[in-house]
This record gives sequence, structure tokens and C-alpha cells, in this order.
Amino acid sequence: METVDKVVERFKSKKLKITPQRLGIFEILEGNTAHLSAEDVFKEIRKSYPTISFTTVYKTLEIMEKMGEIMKITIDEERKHYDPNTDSHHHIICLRCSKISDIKDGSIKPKLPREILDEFTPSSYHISFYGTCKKCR
Amino acid sequence: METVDKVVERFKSKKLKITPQRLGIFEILEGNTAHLSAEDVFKEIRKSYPTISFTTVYKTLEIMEKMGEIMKITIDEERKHYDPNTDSHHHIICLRCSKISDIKDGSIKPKLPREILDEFTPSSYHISFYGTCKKCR
DNA sequence: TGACAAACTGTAATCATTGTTGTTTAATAA
DNA sequence: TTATTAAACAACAATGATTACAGTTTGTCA
Repeated sequence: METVDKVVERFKSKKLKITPQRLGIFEILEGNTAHLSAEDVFKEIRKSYPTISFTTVYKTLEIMEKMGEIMKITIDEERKHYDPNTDSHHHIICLRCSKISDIKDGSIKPKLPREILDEFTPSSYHISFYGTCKKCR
Repeated sequence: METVDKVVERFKSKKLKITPQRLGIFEILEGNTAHLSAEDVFKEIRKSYPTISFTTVYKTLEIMEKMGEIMKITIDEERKHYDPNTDSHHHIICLRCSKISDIKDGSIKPKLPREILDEFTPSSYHISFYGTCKKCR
């Protein structure tokens, strides 16, 4: 996602209101690399706004996803996670501690065999690497 | 997964019973490349066993997954799918018709940059290619 | 064939997520 | 600054996939 300021501008330009709750959510997400679930965001925002409801969190995340500010990722079987990094990138997942980290798209360019390219035109791709992180090794 | 005969053997060797319902599920899955959801399997098996319950389907799929005969895949946001192809392979997903197809692992070998290999030891990986299939083009 | 463990069906429970509703509030303009 | 109003809020209900439970039925093996 972009900076909080820019997200605020985008919300305003769409006639969406900037409430303290929403601002809090923006701030939690800005620069966050932890791939939070809706529940994680809820627990965090609750520290500042103890009365906020789960619904408000879900609704705000949904709007941000539709705007393209964050990306929904479907890696975890249990629940969906949100990634504020919307650049093309991939994930490494530790099978012991379940931590998900980003890796830049950069050099990784898998090539599809020609016979598949005849049948299918790829527009994007995503790689999940499963393994063990340094801490768990 | 292996052939129905071999799966039957594996069930027997684990003292699990071979019921007509289970046999029907094995037959639906054998050689199936459609990445069925539990619901798909349920609808299909119902044609032969109209009284079978959803629970039975779930339980049988769960056992087969734990045995390693089928693989749970978490690509669809809505529901889980099962893939009887347990060889290392990747998926191409048509963004128009949602069809998921397999591609053999074979030649596709993405390389992680050295600085990441210092932090993380990959044991496997999975690539999802998103795009448009021939029919939808 | 009989005994029994396991599978079957139907139903209830669970859990993440989404929909609804009446109240409150941010944004805008007078 | 205040009034207006559309949108956001919180609380609660509903949904849909999946899992747990319980009592009945059935496959397996002696």
C-alpha cells in the first residue's frame, strides 16, 4: 500500500470518510510485513480503540483490497491474510513456526514450457517456498 | 494417488474398512485431474449412493489426505480442493473460467537468491500461474 | 455365522466471514 | 459554527464450509 497520507487522499476522493478507526487500521498496515489476518488487525487496533468491532475491521480491509491498496493472500488453510505489499512478489513459509516472509520478484522468472504456452497465456504468477527458517533450524 | 486396488490394500493394512461408499470415492478420484472440492465429490458420489452423507465424504477425504494419497490445495478463496496428483507439480488457473490445471514440475526450477538461502532452507515450492486458457481467449 | 470395531447417517456445533439495522459521526456547505 | 446528510459505527444475526457427536448399521475376521 501507499503511505497513510495517500490512502487518506484516495478515500476522500471516493467520498469515503476518514474515521479515527480507519486511520488506526491504515497506520497498522503501513509498512507492515507480517501478513496479518483480519483477527491480527482486530487485536492490534483494539489496543487504541477497545470498542471497535470485528465488522468494521473486515469492512475496511475489504474496501482497501478492492482499491488495490492491500492484497488478500490465500496461503494459510485456516484464514485469509492481508499483504500491504502489492508489488509482484513471492513468499517463503516456515513449516515449523508458520511465519510468512516476502521475497522480491526480481530475479525469479519461471518459464513455462512451449506446449503449455500454446494452451494458456499467463499474466502473473506466485511462488510459495516451504521450508525452515533460520530460527527454527 | 495410486490405483484403486492399491489404495484398497493400504486401507486394509491399516485396518480401515472398505465400504461401497469409500470404494465409490476412490473411483471418482482415480485419475481425476479436475481438482474437486469436497462438495464436487459429494455431488458425484451421490449419483451412485444417494443416501451418502457429507460427513462420510469429508472423513474419507481426510483419511486419504493423511495417508498422502491426495493433496489438499488452498488456491481457491472459497473452499478447499483435493488433488489426486501428489507428485510435485504446479498449477495454471484461468482467471475467466476458474479452471485449475496441472503442469509437471519438470523443467521449472526457480532459484532463490543466495542472501535468502542464508536465512531459509527450502524443502519444496509451489507455483500458481494466473492467466487465460485457450477456450476463454 | 457372530462379535465387535469401525463406518454410516443425521444432526448439532464451530469458526471465519458477510449481511442487516438502527444509531452515531465525518464531511460539506450555509 | 451549526445543520444536513450520507456514510461509518457497533451489535447482532445469518451464512457456508468444515468438524464433532451419537446412535444405528455394516464390513471384517475368526
